[in-house]
Amino acid sequence: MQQPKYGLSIGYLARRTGLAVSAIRYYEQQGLVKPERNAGGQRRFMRSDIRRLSFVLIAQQFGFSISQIREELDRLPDNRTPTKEDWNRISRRFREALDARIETLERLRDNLDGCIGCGCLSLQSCALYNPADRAAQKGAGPRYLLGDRPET
Amino acid sequence: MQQPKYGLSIGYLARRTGLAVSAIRYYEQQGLVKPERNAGGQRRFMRSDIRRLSFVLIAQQFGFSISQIREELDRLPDNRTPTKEDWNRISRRFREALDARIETLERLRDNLDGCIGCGCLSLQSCALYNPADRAAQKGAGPRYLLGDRPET
DNA sequence: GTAATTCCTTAACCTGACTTTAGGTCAAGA
DNA sequence: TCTTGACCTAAAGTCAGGTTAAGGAATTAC
Repeated sequence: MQQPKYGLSIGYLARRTGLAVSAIRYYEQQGLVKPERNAGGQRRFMRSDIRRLSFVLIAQQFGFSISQIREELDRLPDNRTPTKEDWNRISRRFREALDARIETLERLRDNLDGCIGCGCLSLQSCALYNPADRAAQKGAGPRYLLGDRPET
Repeated sequence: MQQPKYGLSIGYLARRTGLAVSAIRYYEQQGLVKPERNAGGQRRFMRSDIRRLSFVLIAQQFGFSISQIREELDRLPDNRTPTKEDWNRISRRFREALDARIETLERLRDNLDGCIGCGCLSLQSCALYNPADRAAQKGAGPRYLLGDRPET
């Protein structure tokens, strides 16, 4: 019923990871996985790609973008199946990024109570407006705050 | 140099909040502010709209979507300028949501170390795959995990 | 009173992260 | 062998959250 002789089919990976087939193809386009092709042109994945894709899912829950995830995955060895230690290295890097994100949110939260009710919301000097805090932004929010130009 | 006799112009609000004029118009479309119009058809805002818009900016930093923000703002009284207590009520609700979000991230983080290196990444039973944890998702990530259908 | 700003609307465009569609090919089972 | 399900590509569509453009009207500054 499944599993070709060599490598895993895209459908099998989809079932194993819970991803849509179309999503996996998209991730390949984005360089997150690099399956080979069989004689007929169909994708053939390695077992370790299940973990790669799982990692993608988890990293997304943490709020990382595809390109950030690609950067991390690019640190894995191309020539051999990643070892536990390879994954642990990535895990540590992620953990740091995550800790930073949590800290930012906590800092914002701690400013919230005093700030929303007070008049400072209208001031650029309010702690909640501090550019440092804006680092938390991931793409949402008005773009020109992030370095572009306002309307003429 | 500015400030019409009655109400505030959109440009003034833009300068006060740091938002682009186009963003403020977009927020009006989305129901986040409801300016009146003068005889010539130009928007006239109230002072309290500065705070409304500031709130939008902060809430976005916290990762809330426009429609979530609209829900909160809709709790403010329409008929009178919101009081400090009105804002504090919203602030408290936000703080709760924020605490929940931080907790989720922490829980995910605490699972990360043991999980990335182990084999469980390939299993639906892994703690990091738990549907409860998926609540953290805001729109990114494969859609059908959130209730739609996979490819035929 | 006129030029320079500012503002108006509508519509199109943009990015990220995918999904859907259309039209065909491959492969595994009866 | 034949049929059905799984797979292929390329292009277009979707949604959020805006920005940009085009063409015109209202204000403000001098």
